Amino acid sequence: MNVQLEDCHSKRRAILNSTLTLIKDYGFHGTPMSQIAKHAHVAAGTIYHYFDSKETLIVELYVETKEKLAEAILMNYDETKTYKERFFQFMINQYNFYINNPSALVFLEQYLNSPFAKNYPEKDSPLFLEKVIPFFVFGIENGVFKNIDSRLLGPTIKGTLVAAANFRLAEQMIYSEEDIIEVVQIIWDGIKKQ
Amino acid sequence: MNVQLEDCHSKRRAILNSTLTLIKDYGFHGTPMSQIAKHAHVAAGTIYHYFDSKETLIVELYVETKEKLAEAILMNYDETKTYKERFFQFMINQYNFYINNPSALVFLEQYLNSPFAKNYPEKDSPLFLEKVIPFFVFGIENGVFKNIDSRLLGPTIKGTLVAAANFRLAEQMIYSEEDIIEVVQIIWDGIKKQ
Amino acid sequence: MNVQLEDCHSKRRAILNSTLTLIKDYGFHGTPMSQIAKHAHVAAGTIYHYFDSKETLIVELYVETKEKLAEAILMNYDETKTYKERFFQFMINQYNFYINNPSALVFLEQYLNSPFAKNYPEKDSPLFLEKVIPFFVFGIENGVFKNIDSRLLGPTIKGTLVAAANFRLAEQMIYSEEDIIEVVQIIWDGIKKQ
Amino acid sequence: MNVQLEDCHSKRRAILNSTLTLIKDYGFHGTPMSQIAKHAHVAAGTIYHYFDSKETLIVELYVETKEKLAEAILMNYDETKTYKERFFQFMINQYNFYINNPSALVFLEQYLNSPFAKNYPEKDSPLFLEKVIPFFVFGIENGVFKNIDSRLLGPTIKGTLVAAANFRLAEQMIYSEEDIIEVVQIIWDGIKKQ
DNA sequence: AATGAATGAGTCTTCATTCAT
DNA sequence: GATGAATGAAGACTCATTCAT
Repeated sequence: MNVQLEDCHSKRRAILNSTLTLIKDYGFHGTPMSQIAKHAHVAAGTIYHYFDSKETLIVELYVETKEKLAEAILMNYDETKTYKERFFQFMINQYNFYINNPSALVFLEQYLNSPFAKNYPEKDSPLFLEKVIPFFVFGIENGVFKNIDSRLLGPTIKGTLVAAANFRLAEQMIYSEEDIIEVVQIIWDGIKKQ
Repeated sequence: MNVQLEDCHSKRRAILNSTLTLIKDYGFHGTPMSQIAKHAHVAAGTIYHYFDSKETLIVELYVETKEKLAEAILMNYDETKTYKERFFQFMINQYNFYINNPSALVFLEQYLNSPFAKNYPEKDSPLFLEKVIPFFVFGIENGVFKNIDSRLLGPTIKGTLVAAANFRLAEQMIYSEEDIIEVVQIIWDGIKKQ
Repeated sequence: MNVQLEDCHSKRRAILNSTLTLIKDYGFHGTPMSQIAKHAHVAAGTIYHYFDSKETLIVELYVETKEKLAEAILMNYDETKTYKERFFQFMINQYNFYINNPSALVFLEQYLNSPFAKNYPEKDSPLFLEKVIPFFVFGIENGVFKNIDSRLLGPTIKGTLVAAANFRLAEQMIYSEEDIIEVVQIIWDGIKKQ
Repeated sequence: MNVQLEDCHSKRRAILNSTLTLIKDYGFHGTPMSQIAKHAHVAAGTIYHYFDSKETLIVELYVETKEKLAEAILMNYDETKTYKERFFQFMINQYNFYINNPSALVFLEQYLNSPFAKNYPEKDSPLFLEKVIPFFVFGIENGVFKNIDSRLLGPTIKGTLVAAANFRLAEQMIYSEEDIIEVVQIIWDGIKKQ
């Protein structure tokens, strides 16, 4: 059954969720395993049934969170739309994901700026690598964007979106769809050819 | 004597420099005080003559590093130049600072994405707050930029520059002045009015 | 099983006993947690499962030791005896407790003359406060003793008994029941009415 | 000159006074040398011109404080008075010393119940050993007191007086001469022959 | 004599991890 | 699978003491 399937690793999920929540507020090293256990309502030892170590837990949390981000970005993907339209859809989806998952936003940023990212460069979301990145590479290779390296393009785009999401979250206000579009327009104006 | 003056807090400086260097590679909690002491060639206890705690050390390191960034950004400031020219100068200076101080770049990003930044929001570089931020605010208020909130503009600009600097550093190549200008152009195109 | 029950917190007891023994010889700050752990045959970290801190450990040790003193004092309590007879019983019991638990004697005195006693005035043995103190208060209020404040009476009585116990322990001799009674007689003669 | 003489070791006195004051509030191990230095307005290193170590400082402070106690006890000594009268004078003097020097009272009690007293049993006030103790020994040997060991008599007397002094200090009230005499009467009644 | 920066051994405490139940 | 008591290595920090000035 589906329920069965979802439930069969419910403790694993609880652990991951608790880790995400706690790291948002206290950071990696401010979040001891004992606290994760308590927050997830499991015994400390139980965490080690699902994860080899705290390091593993965090890296796996990163991969899964990034995967969810990729899924969100790819929502309502419509090949029939123009590249620009699909670009805007990607951006809006990403923005909305951050707004709806602030813990994920904080965690992802923290992770990417920590030694973890350098120590496990190969650990990343398959969906992101296989679907999201290539979309932008396509844009560059086909002359949609200025002729800049794709590895530069990505952070540029992300930097602005993340900044916007953080800002909106800090203000604790709900913004309209147009606000989001305005931000994406800034990005688009910066990178589009000509 | 000049030497005397420079030396007068040489241990404090050595501690700050060692902290910056080690945090770049190992992160906040991967850098024990004992290691900082060893790297700075001082006794562990000596650190506590200059800083109340590890937390204080890191926060003060942030403020001083940011201050240096502000100084670098403001270099060769020329009121007679156009706003756009000064904007480009700011950007190029900031970019060069990152390229010449990769540890600072990594540290600043790590700090801003850590719980520290949230716990000590008032701890920041006076020079940055009084000179750099107002320059951009001026641009917004005088219709140079799109009408976006200054707190959104800053991260947008920084995000792209940081991404570019990180990318160039990772490649371990030396780029020409034109490469830098190209990046700044992307930013400018995105945020300028019209 | 009884053994099971006694064992159920055997480590906690071992820690308390070791603390008492070591403090007797080396004082509070001459007794590091590591030494307590070693003496109790537990890991250093284990102490922190049972006590929040060294301070807590010492305060709880005080309360429990005082409780045992109170239990000892109240042994063979017989309401049908005269007040004077019960007073002598109390005194003899207390004296014997000190003789049989020299560590407790030294520890209690050290504690009461340390900043601990001032910092945690509310931490004390319930049994002592509810049964022992009221017995002496009764004596005062019913004209058995001179009309002195009960808070003055207690220390007076205790001072003499403690001095006697310390003296006997230092001599390392075994004294007869009459010796004890002689000391109690001194106290009684001093405080009884008339 | 006298002033010269008093002044010539003014720093030594300042250190001793500061130590006494701080230990009263924070205990031996709650009083670091650095704090003593600060309170005495001297450099940390200066303490080591006058005392070999912290341990030495405390032991010397004990001897000097006890010496002052002995001087106070012996004030207005009048050989022509009866033994009982001189006994009462001794007691009242001691009591007054405690009331006027609460720091000394706390310090002396703390010291005597610490490992110091056991580690340096030979370190004590000469005046106390040569004048005060013999006075009480005389009383025992000449049948004034009950036939108890002098080493038991001393603590008995002291215990009551100290308790009374502590009690009065805690109440922060000023008591009349008669109150003091009442306490001494309790002691006297307890130990006098018959 | 006096200073106070510097030292580093030693302390309390935390926390990732293990393992018997 | 699940538990949580127990572990002990490692960390932040303190503080008595020294010594160049």
